[in-house]
Amino acid sequence: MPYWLFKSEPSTWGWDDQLAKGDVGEEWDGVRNYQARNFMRDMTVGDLGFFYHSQKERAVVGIVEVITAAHLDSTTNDERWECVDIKAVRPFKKTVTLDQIKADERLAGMILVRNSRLSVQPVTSDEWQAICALGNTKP
DNA sequence: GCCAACGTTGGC
DNA sequence: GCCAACGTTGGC
Repeated sequence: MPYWLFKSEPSTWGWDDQLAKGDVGEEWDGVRNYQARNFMRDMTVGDLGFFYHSQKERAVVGIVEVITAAHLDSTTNDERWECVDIKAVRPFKKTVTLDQIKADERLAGMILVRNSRLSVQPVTSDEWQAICALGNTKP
């Protein structure tokens, strides 16, 4: 099963906002980048992803689940832009910081490290396991 | 707050 | 189709 990572600036949309939506979830709208959109098109309902806080916090804070296939982004009429809906699954017992990720040689190849600007990205199974372990959280 | 990296736009 | 200019993101 593929794994993903969703990045957000918490003052715009954070884990607490996502959690408050419960199982209804929320669409991951506002993405205006083809690479990120293409990854969302590749997603399947039931896929899991990390929820990452960018900017000041810089840490993986929780696990989310994809609950819809890609569909038109409701915040635009431009049919190029699609997004999926996600819901919060569980928080990390300990958040895993970018510093920790950078310091771990198993995670050196992550897109998060290599291309800090991509807001939706795939995560390998090995990376998934390693980060969950660092966060003391069930994969 | 700054700036590097990156993606997009638009003129040619 | 190239590339300069511009805007945005996100780490530092």
